[in-house]
Amino acid sequence: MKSYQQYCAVAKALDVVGDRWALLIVRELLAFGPSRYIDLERGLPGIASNLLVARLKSMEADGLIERRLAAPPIGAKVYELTPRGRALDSVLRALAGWGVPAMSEGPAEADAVQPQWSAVFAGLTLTPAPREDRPVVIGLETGNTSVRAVLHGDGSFHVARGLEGDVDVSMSGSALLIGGVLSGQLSPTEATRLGLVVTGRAELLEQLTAAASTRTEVAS
Amino acid sequence: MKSYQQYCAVAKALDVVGDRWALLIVRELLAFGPSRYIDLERGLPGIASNLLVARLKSMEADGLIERRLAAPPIGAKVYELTPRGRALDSVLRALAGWGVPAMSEGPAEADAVQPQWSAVFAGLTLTPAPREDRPVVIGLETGNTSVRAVLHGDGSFHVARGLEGDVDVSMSGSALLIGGVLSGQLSPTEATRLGLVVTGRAELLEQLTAAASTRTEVAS
DNA sequence: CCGCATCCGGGGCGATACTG
DNA sequence: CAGTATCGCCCCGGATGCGG
Repeated sequence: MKSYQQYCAVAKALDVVGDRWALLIVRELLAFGPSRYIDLERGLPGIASNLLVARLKSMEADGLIERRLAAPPIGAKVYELTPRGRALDSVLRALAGWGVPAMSEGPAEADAVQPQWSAVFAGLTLTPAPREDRPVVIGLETGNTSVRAVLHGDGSFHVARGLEGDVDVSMSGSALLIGGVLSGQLSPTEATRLGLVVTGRAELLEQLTAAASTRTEVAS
Repeated sequence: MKSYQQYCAVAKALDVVGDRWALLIVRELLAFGPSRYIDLERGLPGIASNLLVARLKSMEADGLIERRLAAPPIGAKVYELTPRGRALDSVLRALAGWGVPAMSEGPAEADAVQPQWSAVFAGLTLTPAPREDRPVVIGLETGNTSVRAVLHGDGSFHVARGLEGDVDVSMSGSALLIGGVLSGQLSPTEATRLGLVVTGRAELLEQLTAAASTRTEVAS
């Protein structure tokens, strides 16, 4: 991206991450952690392959990401955020918070829907996790794909593909309902009445989102 | 901007403010409040006039800004943020915070420098203002332009052009030094030793930035 | 001077095809 | 799977023009 050539913190930030797709690549890496090329491509429907490569190269040159080989026996090339790249989570949180009102009417006809995009709210509004001695795992299913969002006690979180392993509670249904619950705008009971299917420790979900809605009120 | 067509809060936000120059226009309007076309143009060196007009139109269509006629006897057309547009301040704060490290080496040869860009730190790190019954006014001078940053007790702030009226304390010198002090990375005394000229109630500046540096430590 | 509108060259972007 | 190559197109940048 051409520099704005302004000695301003906002302009300098946009010089680096103002390019199209750049912040969405960071979104994927923040959610899933180290990712292979194909996984990034799948998480960014609509991106052209040359653009994805170009962004990854410039982001590496800017010190936001690193290419690494995953530990054996995987051995695949993976892209990973540096601490500097991970520091963009505050920017993504702010953008996500601001973008929520634009989602109130549900996905448009042509919109792609992937559950990890709703999972970012888990780190946005649900943290910190309640007093549990192990991380809370929330399963998310929309359409044919499913992920699990893992909330740690310190407020951090990450997302993993599939539903293998222990899942404390899981939600299945439209992205609008799941996103509504995770963003604290819709109570789990209300969402259930509207068609959301909750399995597992439903009371855990109530606790997490109860804290979330008070938070949102305070913030606004 | 072409929509990402992803049902994701971040993508929806970028659909609206992901265009080049868009967030920098918001920066100017957040700093100065309602502004005329020519003032926006001056605060955005490098922007082409057709682009500025195009952005203003699409931002108006998206409900971020409104065109109004300033109160008589001025009567000039001004652009003003709506509440929805003002809500982008959290995004700009996050971007500014992330962009600070990119400014540590001072402005590049070709970089434009305008004091209001350093003033955004006043709202970023200096709030809330200390116990004063009236707003604190800080004068800022870099090169040939000067502004005053007005900090209100509730944490809000705005910037006005010129140095007319009462100024509690003012700083004059390089943008690197002024920005360093306002962002809490440099103490006023240290900056003075490096060439910053402080006039007026210097002790007020000490108080404000002392609070700022503890804040930054907490945040990081 | 202010507030745009119009034109035109260059590059970023999007889609597809292709390859080790 | 992980990219590279190519080719329109449209956005962007810079300039000029023009009514109020």
